[in-house]
Amino acid sequence: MAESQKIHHFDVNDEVLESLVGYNLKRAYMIFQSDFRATLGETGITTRAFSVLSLIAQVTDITQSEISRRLGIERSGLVAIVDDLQEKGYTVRVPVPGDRRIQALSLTKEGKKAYNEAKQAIAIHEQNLLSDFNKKEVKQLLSLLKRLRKPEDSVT
Amino acid sequence: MAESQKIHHFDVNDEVLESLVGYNLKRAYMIFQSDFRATLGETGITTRAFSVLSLIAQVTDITQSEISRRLGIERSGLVAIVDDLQEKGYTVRVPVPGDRRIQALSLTKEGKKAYNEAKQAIAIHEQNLLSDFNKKEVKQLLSLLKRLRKPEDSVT
DNA sequence: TATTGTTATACTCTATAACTATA
DNA sequence: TATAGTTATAGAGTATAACAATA
Repeated sequence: MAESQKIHHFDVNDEVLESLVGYNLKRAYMIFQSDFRATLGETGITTRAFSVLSLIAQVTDITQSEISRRLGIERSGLVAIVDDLQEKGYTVRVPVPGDRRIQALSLTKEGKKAYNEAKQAIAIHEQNLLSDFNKKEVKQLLSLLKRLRKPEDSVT
Repeated sequence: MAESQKIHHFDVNDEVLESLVGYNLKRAYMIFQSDFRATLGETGITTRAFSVLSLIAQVTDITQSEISRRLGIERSGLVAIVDDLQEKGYTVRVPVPGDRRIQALSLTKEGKKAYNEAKQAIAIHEQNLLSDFNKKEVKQLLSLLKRLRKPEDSVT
């Protein structure tokens, strides 16, 4: 039994699954996701929390609804993320004069620090996972992945 | 407020996130995942169930542990999937003479039919999502995604 | 009427540890 | 000791519907 396992190589796998973009996207995504957790797990920053943190860092005074649209996360799901970031002291909700429904999100000093540290850790994590890729290949991969998104974005 | 939303285009988004392979993998994966659900949702076949079904179809008498290794799914998580497939009448667990720990999985007639139908539906779903890609580009994308997996596979 | 933020709920997927029976 | 299947549990992430306040 143990013998037969060692005989099986990567290329012996199910050809149907291996030919599906969806399946290969998932496998690749899982590797990045688990390595991301191993990298930022101790900080308590999840993938979603980082993406929200990053968006607030780039677009000051952004609202939750706007984040929801840009990241493709439901508004309802955002509440817990922002609550958590606020508990950690990384972000604050500031009332906006003129529209009392919304609150502008911005980073605290600690939030900026945490974001920059996370950003650096992620850069290293991506470098590790992409060590076999040259710059051109990474660019190509990013380009192809973005094109997969385009149809959906244009619908919005 | 509504004005400012319409002004924002794809390329105005967070450059930090957009430059990350992990983030772009996730966004692309989510599109495939949700379209997959819309396609196979009524049948009750999830992405994971299909991958298990497919593996059993290719490798007759495969065990749960072997599926676990090949698909990168935990053994514990497999139990519920196989239980569900069995409830639907798609698969059966057959005792293996010589090793009473394991049970070989195989498809029933209904399982084969369900698998083939699902396979066709998925082919259309992939064609739709990849309508802007030519054959060479799909091949390139698959190749890049598989290379992202390779380091992990070789460790095993 | 539409939008913002929110609550509640359920479901999928994942991760971990531990157990049993077998080898 | 190691492996196969299993149970239990917890945590992310997602999806949906509904609500109050505000526009």
